[in-house]
Amino acid sequence: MKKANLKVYNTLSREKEKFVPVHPGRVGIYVCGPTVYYHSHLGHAKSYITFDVVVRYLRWLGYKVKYVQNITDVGHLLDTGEDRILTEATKEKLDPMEIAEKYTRSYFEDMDALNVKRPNISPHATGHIMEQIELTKILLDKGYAYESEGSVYFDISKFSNYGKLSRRKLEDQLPGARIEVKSEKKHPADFALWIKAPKEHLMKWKSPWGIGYPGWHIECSTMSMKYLGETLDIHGGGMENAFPHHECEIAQSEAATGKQFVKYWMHHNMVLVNGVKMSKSLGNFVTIKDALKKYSGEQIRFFVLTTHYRSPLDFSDKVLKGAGEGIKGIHITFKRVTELAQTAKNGKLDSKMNKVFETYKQKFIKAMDDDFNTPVAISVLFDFGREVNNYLDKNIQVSKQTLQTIYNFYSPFAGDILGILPFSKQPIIEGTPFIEFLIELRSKLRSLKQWDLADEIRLKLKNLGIILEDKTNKTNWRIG
RNA sequence: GGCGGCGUAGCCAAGUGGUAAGGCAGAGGUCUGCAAAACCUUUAUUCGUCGGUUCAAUUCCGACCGCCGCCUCCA
Repeated sequence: MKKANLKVYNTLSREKEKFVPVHPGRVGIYVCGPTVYYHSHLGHAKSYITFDVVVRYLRWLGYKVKYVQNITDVGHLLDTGEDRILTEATKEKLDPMEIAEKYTRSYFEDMDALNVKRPNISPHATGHIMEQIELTKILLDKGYAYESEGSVYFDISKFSNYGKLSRRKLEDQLPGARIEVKSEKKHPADFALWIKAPKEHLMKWKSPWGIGYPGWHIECSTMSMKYLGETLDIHGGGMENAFPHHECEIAQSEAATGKQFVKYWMHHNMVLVNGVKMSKSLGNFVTIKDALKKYSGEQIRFFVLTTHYRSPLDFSDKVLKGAGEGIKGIHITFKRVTELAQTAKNGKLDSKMNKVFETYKQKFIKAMDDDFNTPVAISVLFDFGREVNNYLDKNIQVSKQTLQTIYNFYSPFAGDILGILPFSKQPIIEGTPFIEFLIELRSKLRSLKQWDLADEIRLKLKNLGIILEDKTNKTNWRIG
């Protein structure tokens, strides 16, 4: 266990707090997962990359982390009154569960492409209907809920702490600001724990209150507490979910257990596209799969991490291109180090380089300790890279030990924690022998000072996406 | 109407009560046959606007302007 100086911004207190988990050395974290009714979009990318780095850093610090992220495969209502999964099922002429399965796979595919590590547990809402019914029963027994026309609602008036996360007062809200209030509720803000299913509803289950399906908020309370205990260390999600979703989770959970539900609430900001909210109706909805057609996984991941998680992220071609140039610089330096290491000889570790290593290591940790400040952590990577290049430019014979030390910076920090070292499957260049033949030929032309022909070869290769770099004794090539 | 986030160079983006990290783009230079890569130099007297507190504010307070989110579901 490393010395922990981590501070986490807690939405509950609106302050950065020292991170102290409930059980020493162990962290239980729950993050709101996707509703699997369509391909994931850039908003999901920001969310899951954010918490992926949180988990990776906690693990690097030495915590044993249990990361739980739900898969919402029970559809919830659209403003049209339709259910998202059902709508898509009808459109694609598939069973709702086929839709859920299809997009669950799509989701994991996308996360893999972005180097997001899988959660330890990905519980499905439909697999925990019994538990959700049980929790609803407990709330009814304790008097926090009431049944009305086949549905069960949480009685907000019984839970005095309602609003403590979002700091909203019920009387300030505009009931029915955007949707008509159901008359079967005692108070407009009462929310459903169990909903009576209309006849045509496809996803429905038996319950003590008749045929129906669970309310939106109850699955998170149920599954998080089932796998992480009654008090979670961290609960993460998007800011747009702080109210009402997270507020309702707190109400349900704390009413049922009498204990604090979550110690640290973490909320990330939104994704914009060219400064505008991303939405299907505006036609600027970008799926991760679409983005991956234009940009590498590394590039997207790097781009997400160059902005702090609590700041909005504005996606545009211009900025993605810039991010691509930035990550390229880091990769080239890293490659330079690993290539040199292959032929380097044993020797002493250069104390100067070791000092550089220590200095930047401390800076990196300091940045991450400050509420996971990845933009600063990345800037440390750039500063370190400059030191490394400078050093490598000035020293011809660098020992294996020194190069190993440099590697020991990149590997845990850029690699294990930020996850931005090269990870995509590199395309297999079938023409490698031909490329190398051309380079050999070009070298001969160069030794004969036949610059025009040599340059023509270089230009043609460049047009094919192969960049040549002439070094003192040899020519290196890479995919540009 | 209420709750919350944001506004820093051409673009992206950190940050702090004591005088503005880093990246991309641009300019100049070193290296190179020329490139590429790398390195060096350079690019905000200024941090939405107007007031206030202070010896000192971009950083604290107040007002205002603008953008975004939430008060149905949405990462």
